[in-house]
Amino acid sequence: SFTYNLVFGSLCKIGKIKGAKNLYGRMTKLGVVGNVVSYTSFIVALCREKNLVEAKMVFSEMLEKDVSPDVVTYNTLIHGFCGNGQFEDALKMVTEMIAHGINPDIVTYTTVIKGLCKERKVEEALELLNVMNHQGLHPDKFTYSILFDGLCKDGRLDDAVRLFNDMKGSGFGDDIVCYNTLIDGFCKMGDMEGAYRLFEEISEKGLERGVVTYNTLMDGYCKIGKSEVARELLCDMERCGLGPDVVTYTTLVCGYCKEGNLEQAGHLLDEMICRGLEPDGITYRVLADGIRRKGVFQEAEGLLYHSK
RNA sequence: ACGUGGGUGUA
Repeated sequence: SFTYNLVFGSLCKIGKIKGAKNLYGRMTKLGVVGNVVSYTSFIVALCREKNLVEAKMVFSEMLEKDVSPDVVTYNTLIHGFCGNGQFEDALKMVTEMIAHGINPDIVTYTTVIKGLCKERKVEEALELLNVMNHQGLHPDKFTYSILFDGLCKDGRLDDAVRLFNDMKGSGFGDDIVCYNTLIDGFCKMGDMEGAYRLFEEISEKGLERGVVTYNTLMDGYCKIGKSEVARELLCDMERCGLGPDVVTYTTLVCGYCKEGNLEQAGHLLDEMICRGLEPDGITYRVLADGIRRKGVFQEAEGLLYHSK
């Protein structure tokens, strides 16, 4: 049984959902009962596939077998429902966990806050922040980054910055994801000065910029027609020992396409392939779109052929 | 022993 749980958990974790389902069936037949952890891992895997129906079934089965779900199990389902646009079901799970005497923790609150942001109910998300504070549960870097993102995407960059100052005051404020989120907020507003200020602040704080940091800033420059500046940032990131990824190149390709510079776009596509980076569907869509806009269909064949 | 939440590219 110990071994079953271990193997089962591993299968779920590495996304071998088919194998996990298989083993689950065999375990059921043999009467081997999983523990909370393996059940939860299974539910995580199902939620990742957006298979909330089966996730909920497995949840019911664990109840039938008297394996009590814990806060992690509930959080997993709540997250799954939120990510699948089933916010109401997520809330039902919250009610249910409370009814079973399991207290929502910081992850529960943060997950629901994210769900609310996704529903464009940022104001309610902020209210929930208040509620959790009242419960003595204090927001962490996850909670903050989610709220920054929600506020920025709702056009409330100023409020995000205010909240960032609160965060700094409470001793956090040194999280790279929070910086990236806010940099994106500034970029999306076209405020590259603000974005760059935060970009510099990262180093001042002794934090390390990541690939996402660069990608975000680069996209900001591309969006205002300064792809050349973005390209210089690519050199900069490499000097810092950061390897560009598909997103980096797609961002640049997109920038040049928007400027109508298909030559540079094509050159960057070559470059990324030469470096062993695989263009994905988005890369090709960006290119196809850029080419279509220019009306050079012959080039499409050339570029696509070349990239094979 | 093992399981849950955050950021970047395409209209």
